[in-house]
Amino acid sequence: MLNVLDVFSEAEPVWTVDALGKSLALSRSTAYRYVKELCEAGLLASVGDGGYSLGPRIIELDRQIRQSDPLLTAAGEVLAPLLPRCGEGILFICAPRGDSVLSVFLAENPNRLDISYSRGRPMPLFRGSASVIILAHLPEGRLRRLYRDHRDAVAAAGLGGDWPSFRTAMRDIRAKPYLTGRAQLDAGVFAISAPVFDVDGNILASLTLAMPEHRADSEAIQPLADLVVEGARRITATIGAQVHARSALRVEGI
Amino acid sequence: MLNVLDVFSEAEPVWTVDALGKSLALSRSTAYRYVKELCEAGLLASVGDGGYSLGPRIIELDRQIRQSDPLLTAAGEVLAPLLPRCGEGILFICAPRGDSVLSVFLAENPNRLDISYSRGRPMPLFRGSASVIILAHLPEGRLRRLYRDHRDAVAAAGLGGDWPSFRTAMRDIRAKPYLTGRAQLDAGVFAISAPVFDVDGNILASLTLAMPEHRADSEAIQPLADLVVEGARRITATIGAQVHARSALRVEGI
DNA sequence: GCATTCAATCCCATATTATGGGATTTATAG
DNA sequence: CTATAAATCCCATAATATGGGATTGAATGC
Repeated sequence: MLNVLDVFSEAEPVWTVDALGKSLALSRSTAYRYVKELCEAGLLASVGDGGYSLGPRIIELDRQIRQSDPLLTAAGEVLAPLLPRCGEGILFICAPRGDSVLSVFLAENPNRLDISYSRGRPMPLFRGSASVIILAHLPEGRLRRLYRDHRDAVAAAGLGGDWPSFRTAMRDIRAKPYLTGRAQLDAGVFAISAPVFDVDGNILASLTLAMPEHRADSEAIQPLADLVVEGARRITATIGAQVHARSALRVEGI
Repeated sequence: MLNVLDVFSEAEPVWTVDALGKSLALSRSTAYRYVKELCEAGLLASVGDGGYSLGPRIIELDRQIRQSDPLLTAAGEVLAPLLPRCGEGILFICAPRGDSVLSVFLAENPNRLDISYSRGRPMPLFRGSASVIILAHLPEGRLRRLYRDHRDAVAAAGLGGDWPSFRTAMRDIRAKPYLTGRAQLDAGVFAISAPVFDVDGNILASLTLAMPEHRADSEAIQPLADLVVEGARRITATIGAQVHARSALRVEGI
């Protein structure tokens, strides 16, 4: 039933029940039942004339995430003091989402340069330092499945022509504290990314600083790379502290 | 299975599978199955140490709503030109969501006064002009069910001590083009609200202008009320035009 | 006022899946 | 090596979903 949400896109934000039933190979009564149930949950809403769109519950849940998600609250806390050292650069957090990566947090910076990042925007998994640093730290099994399913995209991104070389490329990236590269969504933008982990040591997200390419001369990069690595490390630590706080509450039966 | 999303709140953003299974009266294997499925859909995500939180798909869907939802795109178009006439007031849109109302859009206004409205914030259905104007325009059957389920809240809000007087109060509100009142979430704030309808004439949302109470003398209100009513009317018309555009495409088989 | 159309709900015979209690697996910590 | 926690798997049994069509309600056009 959750596939219903997948038919909605920026290009097609409004669907009739018949159209989405046809798209998902469902009978009319099943499609009506699913839409009714998703409307009751607030995930869809009627817009009149038999049309439905994504519903207000999504906006409400997104606000809950902004207000209280552990990763985002840690990021807000950690990144605000780092902004003054970033000039017109942008600090943002990306998280894995299925076979792609999503920007989930942007540090507020009134001086920021005007590029395409916005919260919620999906990005390819195999391009861009924000994505590839996450890819590199995925568990071996997940990496293998991604290679199997996307071997052409891996090759096109120059990450390896077969599994052994892809795997080696990923290992080499993991060996370094950060990854640099040109931003994929905008011309003339340079990015530095570092990984953020959960308390179990699994990759949770990446922290990236994006800045104009002309400012990225080799002398300027190192202090900024150190800032990104330190920021990612402190976000990881803040999340870890939250988890330990929750465990302590759990042990006490609260 | 969608009830799983309901256990998450700002107060408790992270849940273990056992805790949410207990909260929802589910067995451990059923709870694990639901969480696994919601993680695969991206609606939940693991945060390590057996904890789960709301997932990145919500952020992605919310961005789709911001970018392309008919109500929000119409609101953005219509409200931007009206802002200069609002001084430090805030223009925002609320939509019904179950038995409450949600702020779904705020017009960007750098001069705005600092009050509590933020996108995604739920509000009571029976208090505040933004909510009550929506309530008044709900279909009779829905109004009757809300009265049955919330008769105490209706009485406490001064909207009527029994069904006939509640119904009359709602009819009287419908007869006027707008509703005014003190904002419920902040002290010293005054609000003017008008209804937004879909193409079938059903209530879709409300448009509200919130401003400092001391600026709301009787001479200043009328032009601002006219602005709000006109803004709501034009949002309704813009949505209607979108629907007609979609119908035309549909007739052509596109 | 009637006929037509569209959106939405209801019905139910039949097919399919969900449930949960427990077993098992995997990883981590002591 | 043992214990624990998180997570997956198994399957007998119970419960629900499906879809094709009937029906309802509202709106539109003549």
